[in-house]
Amino acid sequence: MSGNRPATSMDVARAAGVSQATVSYVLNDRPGSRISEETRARVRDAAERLGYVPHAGARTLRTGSSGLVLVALPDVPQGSLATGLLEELDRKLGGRGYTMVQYGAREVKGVAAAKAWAELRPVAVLADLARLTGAGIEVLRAAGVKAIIGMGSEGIGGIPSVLADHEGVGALAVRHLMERGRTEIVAIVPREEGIRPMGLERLRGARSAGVPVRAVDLAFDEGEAAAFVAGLSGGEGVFAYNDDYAMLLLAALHDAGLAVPGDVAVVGCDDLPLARLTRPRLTTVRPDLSEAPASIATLIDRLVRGETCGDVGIWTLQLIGRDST
Amino acid sequence: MSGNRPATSMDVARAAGVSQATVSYVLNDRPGSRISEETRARVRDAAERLGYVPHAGARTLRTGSSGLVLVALPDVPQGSLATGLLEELDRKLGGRGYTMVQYGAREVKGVAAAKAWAELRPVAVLADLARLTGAGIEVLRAAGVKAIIGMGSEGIGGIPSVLADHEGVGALAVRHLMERGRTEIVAIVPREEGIRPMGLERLRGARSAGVPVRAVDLAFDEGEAAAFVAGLSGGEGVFAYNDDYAMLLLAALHDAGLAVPGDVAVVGCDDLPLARLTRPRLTTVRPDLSEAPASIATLIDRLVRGETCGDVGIWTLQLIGRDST
DNA sequence: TTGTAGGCGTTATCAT
DNA sequence: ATGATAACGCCTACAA
Repeated sequence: MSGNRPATSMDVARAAGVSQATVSYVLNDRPGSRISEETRARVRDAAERLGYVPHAGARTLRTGSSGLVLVALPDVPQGSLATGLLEELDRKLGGRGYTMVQYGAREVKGVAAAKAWAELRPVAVLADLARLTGAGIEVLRAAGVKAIIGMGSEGIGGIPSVLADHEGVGALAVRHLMERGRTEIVAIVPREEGIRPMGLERLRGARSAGVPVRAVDLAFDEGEAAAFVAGLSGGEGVFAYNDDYAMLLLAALHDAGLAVPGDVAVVGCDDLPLARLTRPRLTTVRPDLSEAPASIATLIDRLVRGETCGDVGIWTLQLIGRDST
Repeated sequence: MSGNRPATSMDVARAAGVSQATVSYVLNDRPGSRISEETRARVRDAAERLGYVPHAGARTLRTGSSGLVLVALPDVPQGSLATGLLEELDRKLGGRGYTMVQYGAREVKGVAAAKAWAELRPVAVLADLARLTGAGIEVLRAAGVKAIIGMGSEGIGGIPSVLADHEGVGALAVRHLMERGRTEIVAIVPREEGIRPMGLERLRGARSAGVPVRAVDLAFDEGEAAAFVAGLSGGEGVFAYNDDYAMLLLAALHDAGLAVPGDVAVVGCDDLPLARLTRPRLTTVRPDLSEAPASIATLIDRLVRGETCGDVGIWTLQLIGRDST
């Protein structure tokens, strides 16, 4: 019962006593309902009994198209936000007949990664912009990938992108600090490789608000945070890049005996569930990703159909004022 | 330059002025190096120029085996721990010639999910045990999947599993609380659907330590936490299921004016970076997953080769004593 | 040293 | 209403 090779549609045909073509007709129920209900039942029954499952590779070969959507996102953050987005995107794509699959980060970027993806002949590739190069895109194009989409914050020429407005985060946070009467603004820029670019964009946004902003590089480390806090004179408003860094600062401020928001105001970003547990409660910029899955699914669908599309935003931002400012 | 269909090995052959078989020989460099270095160069050059990438589906069809390893994990937790594990597993599998791919949670479980996975004719499936049913396993078997592996905490008959020792977590936490002189022990059981089963196992482990343990159902909600804390008489030792719940309790205890560990001791699990930032610092059970990727890769490899294997543990546990106990 | 040919599982066209 | 048959892209035993 186990060592056999997988059942083919030919096996099903034999078991049902019909031709193999009939099996194909029944199982994909082709429009022309020229097959008797009784035959259909026999075929379906045989398929069930044999545990027949169509061979995606063979179908791809024959039809010229795998319904595969390849998602190659960075391994770095993967917060619950991104996880939820992907889950919903998967659902949406499934509803439209696609199969979404996530490809790991082994082949880091560029042409090597593109070749690995291209082997699967996906109909769409959704990749972190940092992993796409011009040459890589060319490889995907040549492999017949209809929809090549970048994800990140700065679009790249030639392909539509799903963009996160990191500058908006910085701008919103700083504007809020100003409204709360802070004039001395500090923006944290994380030193971690994977997220530093976003930190720089949030910084740029912070500086667009019209007041001088002091940028501070910081690793996610209690020692560094303590040193940073020790240099504070009091009265500053700090945009901490995200909730994680904000929590790091909150702890350091607590240890140093500085009051929040009395001495220092802190704003994070992400509205993490854990960040609501800080005392004082953390003010944060909440990215609303609820529209993203539908937008992305539609974008993919359009591109696969050969239409041309522009970039699409991934979130809308909202400042959640709590006690830390 | 763009509307064409993907280049085939036949195209490469024509461009290089050789037969299609020669292309195949060169690109896979077959042992018998019976092809002149000059021809090889011509072939490789042509392949490069045309942007040729082999068609995984066609190769699978011909060779009878895709090197695909399908990972179908729950969408629920996906902490940085699991993310890191998968990344490393991907690397390990890549080194052995497999292609690892993560399949979303759309088809929730059972036969439907198994059929969706089986279409891709993976050589191995690594799935959350909650998503595998006997019938589903049968479908995968019938589709020729060589390695069917469950991930979870309680093995299921017939397939090897990668097991997490949740009982060990509970036992270790409670033993620590006892050592710290706590006699009244409370174990939190999360009410969230996806993680509740693990909560129950950790509870069972907690009860194996030989002292009475009061179980408390709790949603991840500040209101519920406050109500729970209000009912505490002081002196309890609480095993909070994980660091998230521990942080929830820490906040509630703080709000209620109870001292930690003076009035109540708290132990979490996971050793989250964010949980190190609480004041007092959180005592936690740290799961060490560093050996897991290698173990799993080896397990897959063995099964694919037809050897039979038993279960494998996913982690070793260590209690990290900090200030909350 | 290189070319020829067959077949993997599907779908779809064309006869019957 | 159903059954042959060809083709998709690739690998490989065998022939030249």
